[in-house]
Amino acid sequence: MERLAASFFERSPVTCARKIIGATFTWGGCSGRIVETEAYAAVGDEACHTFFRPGARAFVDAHPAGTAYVYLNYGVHWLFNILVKGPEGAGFVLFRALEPLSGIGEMTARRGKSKLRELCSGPGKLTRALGIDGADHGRDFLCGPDTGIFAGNPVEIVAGSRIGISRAVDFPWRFHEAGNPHVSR
DNA sequence: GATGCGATTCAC
DNA sequence: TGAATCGCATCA
Repeated sequence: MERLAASFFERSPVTCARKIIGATFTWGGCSGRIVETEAYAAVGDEACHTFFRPGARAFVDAHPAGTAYVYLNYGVHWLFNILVKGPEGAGFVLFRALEPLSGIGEMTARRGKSKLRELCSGPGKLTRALGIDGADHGRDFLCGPDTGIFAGNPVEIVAGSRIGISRAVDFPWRFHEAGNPHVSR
């Protein structure tokens, strides 16, 4: 499989979020197909952290495309994004669901669930399954012996409204693979 | 310093 | 349907 380089993330967040569906995410001995994502734009998107958090804007300025943006929400769940940055603008791609491929044993142990469909079918679930937390904030997730994102075959993609947000609700910036049972509810 | 809120999940 | 529970921003 072909490893995605930083240049893949030097496009608009929406383009990246759509095109990364079907790719394989590898991390710490576990891997999964990316089946659901959302795009957040650093400018003009009221749902993006950069809109109301100076710290998020500073993060965008300080890091290159492909850097992990990990944060805790509701004081409970870590959410995993990849920084997108290029001539068309900056933003984030939120990973919302994976189809587990390898490291299933580790994932089931960390999740405390045995059903494949319950391991990574949500943004908080997949970070728990993969063992991603605040320590990984600011990391480079594209390069590494045990880390990377690898291109997959083209798949049929469905676009819809983003989930769980209160602003810019109508942006059709959530993408998922048509018919895949591993997407979030 | 205190308060309010959020890109969620799971149990009651 | 509500509780869990933390970081950040805002205000005093």
